[in-house]
Amino acid sequence: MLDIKLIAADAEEIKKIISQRDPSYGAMIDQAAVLNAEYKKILARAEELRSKRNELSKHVGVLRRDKPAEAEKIMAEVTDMKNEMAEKETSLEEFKKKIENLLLNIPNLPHTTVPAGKNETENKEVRRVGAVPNFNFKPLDHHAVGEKLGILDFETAATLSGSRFSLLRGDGAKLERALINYMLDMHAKNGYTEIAPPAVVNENILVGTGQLPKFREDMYALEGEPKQFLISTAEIPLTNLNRGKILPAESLPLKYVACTPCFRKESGAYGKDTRGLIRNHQFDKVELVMISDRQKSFECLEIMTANAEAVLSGLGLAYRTVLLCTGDMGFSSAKTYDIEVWMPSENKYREISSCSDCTDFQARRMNLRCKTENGKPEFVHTLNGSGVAVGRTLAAILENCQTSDGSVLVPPALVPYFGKDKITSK
RNA sequence: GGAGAGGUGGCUGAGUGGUCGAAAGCGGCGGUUUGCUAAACCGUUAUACUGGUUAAUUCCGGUAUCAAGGGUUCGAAUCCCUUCCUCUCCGCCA
Repeated sequence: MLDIKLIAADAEEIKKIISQRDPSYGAMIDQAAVLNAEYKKILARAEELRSKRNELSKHVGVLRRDKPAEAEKIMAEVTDMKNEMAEKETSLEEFKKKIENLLLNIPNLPHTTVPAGKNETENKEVRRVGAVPNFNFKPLDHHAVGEKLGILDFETAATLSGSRFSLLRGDGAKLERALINYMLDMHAKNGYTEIAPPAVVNENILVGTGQLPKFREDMYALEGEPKQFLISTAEIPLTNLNRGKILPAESLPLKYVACTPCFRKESGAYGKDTRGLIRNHQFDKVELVMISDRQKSFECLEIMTANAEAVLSGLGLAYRTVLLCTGDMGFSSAKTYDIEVWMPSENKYREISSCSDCTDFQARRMNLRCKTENGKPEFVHTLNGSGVAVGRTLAAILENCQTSDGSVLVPPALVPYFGKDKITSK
C-alpha cells in the first residue's frame, strides 16, 4: 500500500512513476487524491464537533449537583449535535473505505534502478553463470526422463487430483526430500532461521502481503467462516510473522527460511506448461524472507539473490539472473531479480526463483515497524525470494544431468542427502 | 465437543459511569552523585490521524485508541449485545 501522504503531496509525480508499470493506474492516483482532500475536510468538522461535545460533557457532572437547570440545558445542547455528528461519522467511514480500497489495488512504486519496460522482453540480463551442458544425443524433457525412470507419475496424480498435479515415486520422492534438506541447510548456514509455518492463513494475512484484495482468483479458499486460504507461497506466513509489531533496530535484518507446499489456481495460465513439474497447482518451494530497515534493504536484496543463486551453482546448474523491468514486476515489488535455470529440452532459461524488495509496501499493510535511532517507529522494508522452487529444480536436474542410457547423475552436493550418485530404472 | 476464567501502555498489573491516556512497579531514556563498575536519588517515558507553526518527525493545539465491532448515556476502559483470541479442567484424537 502506498502512503496516502505521498499522493497528497505530489500526485503528478506518483502518477508518472506508477504509469511505468501500467498507465491505467494514473486515474486511480487522481481519485485517491480527490477523495483524500474531501476526507480531510469532513474530518476537520467531525473533530470540531467531538471536541465541543467533550468540552460540554465534562462539566455536567458537577453542574448537576450545583445547578441542575444549567446541566439540563447542556445535555439538551449535546443531544442536538448528535444528528450532524452521526452524519459526519458515517461519511468519514465511507471515504476511508473508498480510499483504502483504491490504495489496496494500486501496486508498489518501482525503484529508480528498475528499467522501464512493458513486458518480459525488456528485462535486463545481469549475469550468466555456469556452462550450458552439451549433449551428444537429443536430451529428453524432464517428464519423459522421470516417467521412464518410474519416478514421476502424472497419470496417477491426475486420477487423484486432476491436471497440474504431480506424484513423485521412489527415488523421485527421495530426491525431492534431498533437495529440500540441501537448500534448507545451506540457508541456515547463511543465518536464516528455519520456520515451519501453517499453510492455511486468515484473510487479513493475505491483504498484508498483497495477494488480496486484487488476486483473489489465484488463491484456494477453504469453506467456512472466518475465511481462510491455502498459501500460494511461504512468503505469506513468513513476512506476516511479526505483523503489528515494533521491532528493535538491532534485531534487523531478520532472516527466515521455510519450505512449504504452495497452492495456486493458475487460472490465468490455460494451455501454458501443461505437462511436467513447471506449473502445478501444488508444489514445494523453499522461501527466503528478510525484514530490513529502510536504509539497507537494497543491499539485502543483492545478498538474498546471491543466496538463492548459490543453490543453483552448488548443484552445478547453469543459470542467468535478470532484472525485471517495470511492466513485468509483481504487484508488491519495487525491484525484482528473477533467476532462470537452463532447461535443455526447451533450449532456454526458465524462471526458478524470484527475489523482490517490497520496500514498505507490505509493511504498511501489516503495520510492521522498527524503532529508529531517534526512537520513532517507522515501517520496515520486506524482501522475499525463492531459494528455490523445488519442483522446478528437480526438473532441471532431470534434464541437465540425464545421460544417453536414460539414467540421471545426481549432483555431488546432493549425494550426502540422497545416498547414491545415480538414478537408474529398476 | 463440554465447563470455567480472562483479554488494559514495551512488560507486569490497578482501575466498575464524569479532569482516566489511564495508579504502581519493571524496563527504556536523560541527569545528579561517583577512582571504575554497581547501587542510590531526581526527571522523563504510547501510537495514529489532524490544524497551525518550524530548518526539522520543532513547538503549541485537537481527535481517536484500554482485543474487535455495535448499543445505552450529556459523558464509557468501566454497563449491554455480538465476534475473535488466550488460559485451565474434562472428553476425543495423529
